[in-house]
Amino acid sequence: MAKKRGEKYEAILNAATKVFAQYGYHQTQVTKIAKEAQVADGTIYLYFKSKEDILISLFDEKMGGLLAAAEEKVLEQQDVESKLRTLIFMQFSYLAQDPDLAMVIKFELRQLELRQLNEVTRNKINELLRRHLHLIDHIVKSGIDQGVFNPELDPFLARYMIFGTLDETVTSWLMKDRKFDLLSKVEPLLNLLLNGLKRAA
Amino acid sequence: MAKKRGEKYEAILNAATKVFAQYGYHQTQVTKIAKEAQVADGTIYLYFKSKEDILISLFDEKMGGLLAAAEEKVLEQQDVESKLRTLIFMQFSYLAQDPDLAMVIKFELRQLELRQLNEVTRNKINELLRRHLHLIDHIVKSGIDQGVFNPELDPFLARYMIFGTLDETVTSWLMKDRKFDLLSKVEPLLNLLLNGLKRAA
DNA sequence: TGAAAATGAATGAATGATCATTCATTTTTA
DNA sequence: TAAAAATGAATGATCATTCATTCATTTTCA
Repeated sequence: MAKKRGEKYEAILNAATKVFAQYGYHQTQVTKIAKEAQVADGTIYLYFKSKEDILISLFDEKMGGLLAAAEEKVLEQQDVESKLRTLIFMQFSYLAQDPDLAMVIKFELRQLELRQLNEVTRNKINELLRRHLHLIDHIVKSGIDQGVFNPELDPFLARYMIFGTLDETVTSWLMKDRKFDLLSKVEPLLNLLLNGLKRAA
Repeated sequence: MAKKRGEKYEAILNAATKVFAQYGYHQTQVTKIAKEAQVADGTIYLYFKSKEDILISLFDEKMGGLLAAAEEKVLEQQDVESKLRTLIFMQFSYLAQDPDLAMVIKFELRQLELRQLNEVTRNKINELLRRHLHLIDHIVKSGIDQGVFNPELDPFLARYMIFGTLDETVTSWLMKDRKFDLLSKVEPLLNLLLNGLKRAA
């Protein structure tokens, strides 16, 4: 739980995103974050309770923003194709703009989910993940309700396919030093996924 | 690079798999592994160079075995459906038998890929991942060559979908304390993926 | 109104906890 | 009995966090 807000709070959070992305959480020393944020080591503790608190605050704020925006946009689409396109597009464009965040989400969020240390952390992380999955599930349900998706589709498998495919695409983009244009994959991926989700030929 | 083999080597490696799965690599102390293996802390260093060496050896040996078997079986199938079914089946059954290994692969392998420290490690991890991806790519190519898959399919997107979907299914199984039967998902997932990969309706 | 006191933010070296690894010693083996 | 294997407390490195101190700003007082 962050202690205090302000200009340095933002500086520290942004610095942490960059340094966590570069070195990973476990190889990141607080002094690295402090240096990147141009504050003293001890200053970090005026704003955050601990190193882990920085990571949690980062997820809370930056993912919270992404999820809120995506929820709004997806829900206001009518047909399921637009919903799915919007989800993919927003996820990709947001992450393409902030590859450091993409990196941290990919490599640290799931770890934190599994290795949660206390109830507050647990609830925060679970809430973020739950919202993401609910959004996907909403799309799957819409697809079935609208008669577009295969009515015999197992919603869980659909979720795994959507989530997993997008996740792996972003991961590959990150691992290949972002050499391909993520946004150019929105439409082809949308088609590929829709193909699988629709009634069988 | 492991120093020495023997009974205690296996005991340590198996103990490490269990403890890494339970606590994660970073929250695992060497003393925990030693206790699980029923050896002294210092004995670990008679067999392995370092804590990280344990993890690398684990991947090398246990994933190496899985990949070798999968490569053999997939390659001996003729039609692309059987190839893909075999890949899914083997991956799921192997991991269902060794959930600890599944856990470590899911949560530590990709970290190691990104945070590789030296050339030997880099080559080992990259080799394992490369083989896995090559197997998937082989299936995709077969599908296209056999006229079953959409000829306009981007092989990379196909790879992301196959890899990502399977990976996410296993992850969800792990996170849900393995409450569902992974093997029962082989056929429905196969159909879902094939649906997406085939020519559009 | 200027000086002194109080306050809060920031600092960074010191501290203490942690833990991978070593190595002197003990035990086992052939 | 000598060599090899195993032991586990000690060691030293690492690093998150603390806290005595400094500094800048605001408030108070004469």
